Amino acid sequence: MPELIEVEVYRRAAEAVVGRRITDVAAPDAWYLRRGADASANASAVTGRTVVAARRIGKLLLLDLRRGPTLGLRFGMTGRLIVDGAAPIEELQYASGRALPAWDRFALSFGPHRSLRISDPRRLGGVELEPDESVLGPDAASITAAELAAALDASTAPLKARLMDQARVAGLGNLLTDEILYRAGLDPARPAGALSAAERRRLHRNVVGTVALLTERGGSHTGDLQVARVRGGRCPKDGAELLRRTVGGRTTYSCPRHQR
DNA sequence: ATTGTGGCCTGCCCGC
DNA sequence: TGCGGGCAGGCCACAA
Repeated sequence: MPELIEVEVYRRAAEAVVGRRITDVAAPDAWYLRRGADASANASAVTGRTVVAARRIGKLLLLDLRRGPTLGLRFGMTGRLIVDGAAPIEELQYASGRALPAWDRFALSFGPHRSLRISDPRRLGGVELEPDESVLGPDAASITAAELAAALDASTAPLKARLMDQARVAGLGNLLTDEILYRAGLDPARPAGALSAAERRRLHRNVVGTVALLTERGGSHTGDLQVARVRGGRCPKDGAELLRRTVGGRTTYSCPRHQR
């Protein structure tokens, strides 16, 4: 699913539309527009503007418009970005590689055959005008050790829940978080504030390192733990049967032997 | 304020 | 072969 890594791929693809002028906006699924941005208000605020930047914070893709609002694009779990008819990511985990026209939720046109659109079968994504960027924590790809420590704070919430809380750390989803904790050798259910200084350092190395590694490998689903994330799966590191639990509201796989 | 829970969305896969 | 139930997780509303 789109986590920070996939959204960064989308962002790079979206850079192709920087400098282009929006000639038309299509929101065939009005429900997809969030926070009061109805279709007509959206169209009038956006049409005729030129895209001047494609930015990303966590899983949020931002398109800045000259003398206009910023568009915030979210992809949920099954949202794909398609630029000029080409999808930078063909297939997503938990979604098919198809892109039926009925799944088109939002599109910007820049003249004939030039467009940026979102295909999202499950409709878990959305488009927002002027999203509040201040509610997002530091991006996981570049978070500092001090920022991570502040995100964990003295919280009694499960470590995994804190890492996935976008207000604390932006960009981590279920698969990435499981992989990070697997590599760091930390139990997802540990109280976030109970880590030793050495464990916090290890976690920080693995947050930044895992994001970089899986980016290089090609996606959130390319982690070492991924193949074993099935019922009855065994730890690729030491062969122990993996624990399957709900932690932080999400299905969580972890190794009872080396994740402590 | 913090933490936990349930619901939304819908394609896909499994078992009958 | 068709059908129904369960499952996936990002995000949000709401409860305690």
